[in-house]
Amino acid sequence: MKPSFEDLMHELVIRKIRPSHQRIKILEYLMEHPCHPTVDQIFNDLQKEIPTLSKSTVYNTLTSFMEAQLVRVITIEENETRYDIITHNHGHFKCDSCGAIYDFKINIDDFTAGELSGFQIYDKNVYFKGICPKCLYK
Amino acid sequence: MKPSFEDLMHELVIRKIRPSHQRIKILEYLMEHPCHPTVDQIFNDLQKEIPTLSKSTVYNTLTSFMEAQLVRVITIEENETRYDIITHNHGHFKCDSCGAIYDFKINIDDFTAGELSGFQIYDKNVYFKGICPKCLYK
DNA sequence: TTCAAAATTATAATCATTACAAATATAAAA
DNA sequence: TTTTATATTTGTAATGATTATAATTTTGAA
Repeated sequence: MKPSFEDLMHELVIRKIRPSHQRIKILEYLMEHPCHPTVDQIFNDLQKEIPTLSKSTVYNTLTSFMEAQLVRVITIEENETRYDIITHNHGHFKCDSCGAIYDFKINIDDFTAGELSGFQIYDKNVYFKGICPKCLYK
Repeated sequence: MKPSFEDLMHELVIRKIRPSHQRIKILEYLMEHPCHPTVDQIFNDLQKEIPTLSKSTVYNTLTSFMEAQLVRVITIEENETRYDIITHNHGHFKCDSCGAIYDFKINIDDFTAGELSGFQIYDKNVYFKGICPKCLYK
């Protein structure tokens, strides 16, 4: 279940991140674009609304959000860092042909490794690579 | 089961990658250091044996090996690309305190997502983050 | 041995990210 | 409301990993 905008605002307040104009817009953008945008996509799109926006602000804000565990970083491919509003129990599939990233449900908590008893695990990630149906059948 | 050096040489030949001195040394290094080395680690260590070694060669070679599916890239953290001799069915745990990366056995093939029927999957990755026991109890 | 193709090397270029300092905005106190 | 201190934003410069390029060297076949 996707968190509401109010939930996220609440998260910002709880975590003592001041809800500045830029931060709100970036958070809103991430919610409305759960397509794993890159920094450039976020920056280019938001610059239309906020002409004075600086790319530094996008980086700063994403770093704050990451520290607050509001977003996670996906680095399936090097030099292609993408950001994702955190929702639990989903994996990522990257199509090597068209580059699209798909979410899929997966019960990550089922993956417990006996070897890791004694380890404190606070983040589990699963990603697959391959070719998506659109590219396969055309 | 770890592939033997002969197996890997055989892989090179099959895949039409000429077994040059540098390539053999890099392959050997990766086998003897299954600790997910970075490019710098590989370069610095091998430079002692091969003083004329160039970092470009390390990059070129790793790219060839990746295309030949002999190694895989792990990018748990951005700006920290690591290389790993491919062995199936293991995940990676990265300790956020000391930075060490641990392998653990996991039956990745069990992770099938119904949503991905119709997708051609050829690479499955699992990585966890957290704190390792060494850092927890000190 | 000779020759053409491939690999290696050194250097320069690229590009995403980070660092920094000045300008601006914010919130609380007076 | 005005003042003041603090946090945020901005633009620019610096960093650093990776890639591109061209010259040199090595390799393997004829």
